[in-house]
Amino acid sequence: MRVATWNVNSIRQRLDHLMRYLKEAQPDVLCLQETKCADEAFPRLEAEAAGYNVALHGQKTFNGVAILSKRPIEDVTRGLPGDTGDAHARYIEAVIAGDSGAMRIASIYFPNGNPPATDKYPFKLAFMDRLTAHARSLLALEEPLVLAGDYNVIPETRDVHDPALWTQDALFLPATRAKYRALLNIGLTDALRATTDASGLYTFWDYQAGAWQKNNGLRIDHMLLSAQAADRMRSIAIDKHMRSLDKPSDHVPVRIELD
DNA sequence: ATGTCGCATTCCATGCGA
Repeated sequence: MRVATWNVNSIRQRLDHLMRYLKEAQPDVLCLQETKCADEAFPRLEAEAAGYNVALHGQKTFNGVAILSKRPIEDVTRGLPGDTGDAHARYIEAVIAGDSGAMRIASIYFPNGNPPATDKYPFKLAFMDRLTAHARSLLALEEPLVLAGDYNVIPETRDVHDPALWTQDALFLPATRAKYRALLNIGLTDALRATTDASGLYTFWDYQAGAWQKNNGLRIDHMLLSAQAADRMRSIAIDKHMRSLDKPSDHVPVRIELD
């Protein structure tokens, strides 16, 4: 089973790239973030014509997450539990049937949190706490679980080109990194770090200031795995070439293979 | 280099979020 995650920065602007990616990477499941459209505006027919079932949790203008799957999608949960006042479309979870049993997969778009001196930053930290609490309950199920998405978290200095430039940023502040570690420490595996200690493996390059040309990137798109999923993971790839296309997303897909 | 996108409205210019 092949599972990928990709922040597309508007699904309508990225439809050609989406179709290309489905064809060339052939993911069984693709988690999307920042679709930036209401569900009725999502290109559902195009995804279905490519052989995918579609589960959506979108909203107009901002945010928006989705799960595309070649296999049937069951038991969809929309919205992250723990705050009835949170109207952001940032979380969708579903159970995907597989040859080796079912797998639970979530597509998550974490708050950016900048600027840190505003209420955006405590909202981000609270979102991370809510995800940790929810992930605890999911781990108790002892199932293969993949929490995939744009975490808006740079975990360590090796995950950013120039760490000194990011010390005051909500993606890299000590409290942000501590929450990410706390999430891992309930019993999740960072899929990329299960396979390599290398620095300079990035998933995002800003549109501004020639970040792509200078390889001034960040690793902020992550796949966190339960033990049952980690046991089945065989490889991981970052599909970096998607950033070099015309009119790219500022993020590239991350893709894992599981038995 | 104040450097780019995408969305929406205030609608061909501006504000917001990233």
